[in-house]
Amino acid sequence: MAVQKPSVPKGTRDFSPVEMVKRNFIFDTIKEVFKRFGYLPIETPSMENLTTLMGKYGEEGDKLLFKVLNSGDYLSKVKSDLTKAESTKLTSEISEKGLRYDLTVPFARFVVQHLNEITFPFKRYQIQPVWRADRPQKGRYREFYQCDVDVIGSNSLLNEVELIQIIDQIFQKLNVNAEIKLNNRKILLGIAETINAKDKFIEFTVALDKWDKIGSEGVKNELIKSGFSESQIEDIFSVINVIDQDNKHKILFLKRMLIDSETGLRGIEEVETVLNYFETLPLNIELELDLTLARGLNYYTGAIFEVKAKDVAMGSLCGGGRYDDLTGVFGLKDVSGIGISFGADRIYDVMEQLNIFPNEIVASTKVMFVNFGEKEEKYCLPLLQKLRENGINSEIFPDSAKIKKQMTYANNKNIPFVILVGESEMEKGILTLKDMINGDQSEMIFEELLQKLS
RNA sequence: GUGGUUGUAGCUCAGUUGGUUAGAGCGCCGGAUUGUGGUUCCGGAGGUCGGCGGUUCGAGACCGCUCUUCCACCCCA
Repeated sequence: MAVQKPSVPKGTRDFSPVEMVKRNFIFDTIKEVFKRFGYLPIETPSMENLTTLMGKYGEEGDKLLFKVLNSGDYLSKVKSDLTKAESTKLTSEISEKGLRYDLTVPFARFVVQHLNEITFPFKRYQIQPVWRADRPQKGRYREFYQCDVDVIGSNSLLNEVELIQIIDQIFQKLNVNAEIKLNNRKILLGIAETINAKDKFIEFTVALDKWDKIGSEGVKNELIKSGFSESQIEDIFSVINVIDQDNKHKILFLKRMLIDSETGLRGIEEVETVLNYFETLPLNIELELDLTLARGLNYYTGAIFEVKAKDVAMGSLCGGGRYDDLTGVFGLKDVSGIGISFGADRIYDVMEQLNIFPNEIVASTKVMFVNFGEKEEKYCLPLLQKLRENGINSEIFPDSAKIKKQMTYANNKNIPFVILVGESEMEKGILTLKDMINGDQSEMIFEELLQKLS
């Protein structure tokens, strides 16, 4: 067989040790905050039954699902005429499993399936990869990690408040300058009602969502294409006119505009309640009511969120919202949930671009023993063990290679301290400690070393 | 999925209208310095020019297909 060039599939990546350390820094930070707010972890399989996945993400979403071919002689059970090109029909006959597309739908399935073991409200977090057969671009991968927090079985707006606090804390800890955009699907529904376009709600939200990308003319053209009338468009644009106002003015305006829409008014009230909590709660991150925020996922019914980096052009770093009936399709009615999802890979890309990963995280070893030979090894090993017992990450170079090579190794690995114990040190019962940052070298006994490093 | 774009050493990139043995910087390895890295000096290794096929006396360069990258649309973390 010809030698093949090693490669990974489109949109997937390997992660080097340095990259992993940085990625883990993000995961650990996120996890820490999730736990701080009382969320517990779960995991679900990479694969779900296609029946669980299909139809939850809209028509486009179905196309982006990675489907797993049935095992064995999968063609033998096919009833379709194979001479006809009917991919969609054939797919359902040769594939019954698919890779998960997000963590929210598997979570909904989990909740219904384990109903008897769960106490509500159920607060869970989940950090796992998801797969989408999308065309890759920067910040867009076919395999990427989502970090979800959801609470299901509670209607309280306190959950909305809590998720905003979680977003605030995570981005503060990561030192990423970001802003939260908040909206409410009920408000959007109210607007659609008021302008008599309830039947074109999806078209309306899709067009509106593009506002910051294609501008007013672009949105107008989209709306015309979708069949909106002049007067409807005019009404929609009166909403957009308050785009630069502060949150309070937007709410005032909406209250007047949506006076006849019960749903719309409820949406406004929800938003107002949430924002009011933050009158007295300090928030680091900017929280803006963005009336053009819509989000494509149609299972959202209340609050919707999106987080964007302020210093870097990148898709959203975090998104989510309230869904009133996601468990409905699995047979559990009237259970409301709300959740958000952090895109770890995008957060990584942003932090890498801004070069804001703390330097310390790359150094995992604190001190390295230079290896001088067999006799010295035997002398050092017990000392090494004591360091480790005291929680100090330490290693000894495995070969008695040239000192130069060993020092280079320590230097490249960002190890801040090196210990040299050769014949003369052994005789005197001391160690030579070298500080790799400033090059200083000093002799000391083991107890002093322990004190210095702990 | 539609349209476009990219690929040359481990990394970042040169490479003339198709013409001898494909270059640089950084990194890597070795030496100057046999107990000292990060600075300096000297030397060295490393390439199926993304892959397959074609045109040509001759292809890194031209053509076809394919894979990959990035971009726009779509959608989204």
